[in-house]
Amino acid sequence: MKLATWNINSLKVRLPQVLDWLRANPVDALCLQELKLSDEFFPIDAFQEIGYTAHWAGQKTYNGVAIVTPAPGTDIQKNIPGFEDPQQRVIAATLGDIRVVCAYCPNGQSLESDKYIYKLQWYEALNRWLQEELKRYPRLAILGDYNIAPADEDVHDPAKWEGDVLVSPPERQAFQALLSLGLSDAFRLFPQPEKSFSWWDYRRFAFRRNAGLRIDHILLSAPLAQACVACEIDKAPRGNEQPSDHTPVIATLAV
DNA sequence: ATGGCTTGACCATCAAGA
Repeated sequence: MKLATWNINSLKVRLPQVLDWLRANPVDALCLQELKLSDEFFPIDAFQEIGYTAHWAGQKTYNGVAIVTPAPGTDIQKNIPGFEDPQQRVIAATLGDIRVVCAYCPNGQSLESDKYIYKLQWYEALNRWLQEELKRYPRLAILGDYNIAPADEDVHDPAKWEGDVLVSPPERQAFQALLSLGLSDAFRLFPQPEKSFSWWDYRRFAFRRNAGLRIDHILLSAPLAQACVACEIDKAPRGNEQPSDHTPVIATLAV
């Protein structure tokens, strides 16, 4: 089984690239973030033409998430239960006996911003919900854009980023609190090349300089972590014409 | 020290991303 996540920064612009990628990389679930379109514009027909279906929670202009999968899931959940939020950042579906959660975690903007408060509150709500969800679904994967680089090795220039949003200690604690629920960072289950990143700024030739961050992650509950045989970042789409600033992360499970 | 792209909204700049 293969699970993948990709922040595509506008599904309208990136649809051809997503379809190409799926043809080259068949997966059991592709979690997409930053659709940037309302529900009625989700291109379900295009996915069906290549043998997939999807569940989505769209929003005009901002946010929006989807799970693209060969067969429909069950128990579709949009948003974090009990956390009122007009921003569409979460969708979950059960595929077989595996609970798949797709998340677009808030960016936070800066440590002084109200959006930073929102980010930390959002993470608290996510944590509370996942605690319950793990009781119901021991086999759980949560994939997405976390907007947190968990450690200095996930940052191209830790000194330059120190104390900034995406790497600040409270954010890293929020990430660690998810791991404390019994989840594992699939990427770190295996030896990995140094300076592995999943996002590079569009500006200043950041991709060419490999000036990136690893902020897109796949977290696995214990039974799935034990079954995980590989986790890779696919840098290829970042070299496309009109690329997303993020690139896919893929986990392979022996289930 | 600042902003450096890209997208969407809407047609001229601006918010937001990270």
